[in-house]
Amino acid sequence: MNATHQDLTRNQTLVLDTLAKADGPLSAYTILDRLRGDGFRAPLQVYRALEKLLGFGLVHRLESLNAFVACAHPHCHAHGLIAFAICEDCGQVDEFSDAVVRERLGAWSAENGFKAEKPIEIRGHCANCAAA
Amino acid sequence: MNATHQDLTRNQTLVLDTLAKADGPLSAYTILDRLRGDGFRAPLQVYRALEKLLGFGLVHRLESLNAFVACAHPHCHAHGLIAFAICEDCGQVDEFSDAVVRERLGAWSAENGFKAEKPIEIRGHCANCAAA
DNA sequence: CCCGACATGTAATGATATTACATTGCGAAG
DNA sequence: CTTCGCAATGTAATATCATTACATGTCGGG
Ligand SMILES: [Zn+2]
Ligand SMILES: [Zn+2]
Ligand SMILES: [Zn+2]
Ligand SMILES: [Zn+2]
Repeated sequence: MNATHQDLTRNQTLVLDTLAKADGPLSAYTILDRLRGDGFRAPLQVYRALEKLLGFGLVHRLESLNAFVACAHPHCHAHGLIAFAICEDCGQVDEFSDAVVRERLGAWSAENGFKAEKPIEIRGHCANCAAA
Repeated sequence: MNATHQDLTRNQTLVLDTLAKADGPLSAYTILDRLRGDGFRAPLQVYRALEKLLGFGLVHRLESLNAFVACAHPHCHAHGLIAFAICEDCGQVDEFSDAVVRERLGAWSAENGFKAEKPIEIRGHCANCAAA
């Protein structure tokens, strides 16, 4: 489960590179379209690669967008609770990990017996778009 | 925009009642199926009613599930930041509003110029399912 | 009565994700 | 070397979620 980049298969590498080069989240079908030139023909090729990359922690899924992003901080938050601030205007995504949010959610969890396990997605407007 | 229950149209009432009677989130198509006996025939009838109910604050959309729930606390959190703890095992959803999480997210927002605007969805496991 | 606003009805299509099954590539066992 | 077994890959079909486009109904104000 601790795959380094060079353990990746061809399809996984292509998908990861596509996400890394993108300036924001991409849907699976957008990735597919960008990889047609590399022989991709069906959604499953993308979804299978994503499945592995998610397992490796190299990619995150943004469930509220039905889209995917390359991890902004690989190697550093493998086991922590992370969060994404998603701008609903421009689509910018900011991946972060805030200690106090984490701790407080931990406290709420303890009170309620709930165990948070996936990244949290916060939707709103970024500084630029809020100004406009 | 401050509709009371009796302002609702027939379709809106049917959809809201369906969600209120359900023991968890429902997809739009599940709602549609439950309302076939009441004359519903197309997804749009459901989506249009949901659109209004979301505007009235009587229903929330769980983006990570592509599903909808009746608001657990109508009248009380109209302007606050709310959150849902979603169990990935049993599908139970707990709607809450935690002051410290809210405040801390506000602080993070101020530092980063980001303005949170939609409910936060926290995915993990509830007490029951975590035990098993 | 006529009009405009809004709710509704219906069909078609788009977007996202999964299931099912066939094929290929490659290292380990024999 | 050959065969086996496994993981990755290829392809098609289908399931699930959501929107667009256009037609019709309903009701109150002028
Ligand atoms: Zn990350
Ligand atoms: Zn923005
Ligand atoms: Zn609510
Ligand atoms: Zn549970």
